Amino acid sequence: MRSTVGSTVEGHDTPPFCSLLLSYIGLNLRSHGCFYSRSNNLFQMGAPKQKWTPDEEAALKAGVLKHGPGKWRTILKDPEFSGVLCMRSNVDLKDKWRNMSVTAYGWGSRERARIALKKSRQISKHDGTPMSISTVVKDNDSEIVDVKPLAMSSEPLQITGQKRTVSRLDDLILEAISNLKEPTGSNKTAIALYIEDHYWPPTDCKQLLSAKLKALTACGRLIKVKRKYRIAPTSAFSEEKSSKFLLLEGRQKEPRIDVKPLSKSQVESELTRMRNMTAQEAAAFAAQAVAEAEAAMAEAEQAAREAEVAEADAEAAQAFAEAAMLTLKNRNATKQVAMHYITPYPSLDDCILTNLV
DNA sequence: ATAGGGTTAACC
DNA sequence: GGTTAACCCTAT
Repeated sequence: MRSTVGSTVEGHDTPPFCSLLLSYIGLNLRSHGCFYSRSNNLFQMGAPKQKWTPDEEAALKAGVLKHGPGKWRTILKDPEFSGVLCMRSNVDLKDKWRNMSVTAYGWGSRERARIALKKSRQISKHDGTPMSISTVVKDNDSEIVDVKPLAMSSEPLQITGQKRTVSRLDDLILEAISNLKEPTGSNKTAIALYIEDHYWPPTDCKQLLSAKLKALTACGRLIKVKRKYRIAPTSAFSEEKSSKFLLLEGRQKEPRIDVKPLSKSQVESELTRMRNMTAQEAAAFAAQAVAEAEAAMAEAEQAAREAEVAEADAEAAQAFAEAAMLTLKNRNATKQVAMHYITPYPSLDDCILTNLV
């Protein structure tokens, strides 16, 4: 609709917006300095391209965050964004989002595919046997096949309410680490930056992020080494709900013993390690555990309304810290205490190991 | 309504 | 002349 400003072809929705359009164009003139030199008359046939303003881009990002990519019409109708985006159609939103996804990666699938297509055309000119795009793309870069524009590849937000942000953040973190492709893993800042760049997260995202990183590490989906996180080799993207979460849900009803095969042995070795610690080491270890728990609790407190998982994780960390403290107080009772606190929750094994690294 | 390929205007 | 972003077209 916007592209037909002044057009006699599809100008049906023009009159009501005339004054608005004028002010909008004026805004563009100001914000972009020189405005499309080819067009001395803004209302001539072939309306000038309307560059997206930062406000519009922000609204689009926020809209995608809220409704998910692909819900262009919904975003457009949302009163929260309809004001800023009133000059854009749902197709405009889609195209812009595609462009943004492309530039966010430097090279997007579309662009690379186009390059590949150009090459294939050049090749076909020579040998007269044009290749399909997909074939060319595959041959040039196997990654391309699966590299849809990032935001498109993320699942539409199905879960309503505040839980949506939480469960989605899991995927974002994994995506971030995966796409950052740092050999030794990515630190929290890099992950936060990535998410911020691509998804325009809510302002409390960093707080949530800390808790979620901890939770993902605890459940074994991420491996933390020296403040850097990488995806665990066996971590399957599709395995959404970790056993930890289920166990945490069930633990209040009845403690469960059916843990991962290695869980008990890991705990045993850890307990042995604890028993063999010097008092100083144990104190430091306990202090660290307590600090971790407190940090997790503090983070969870702030994100509590939204991050149930984070809270559960904090509780788990707290439980472990308590176990550690009890260990210090009564070494002889260590095994019983730890078995009570730790055994039902296999993810704490990872927690222990992670905290000790 | 949406996705994705294609086209074109603006920019360098 | 190449690249990019906005826009167009069409299949689903």
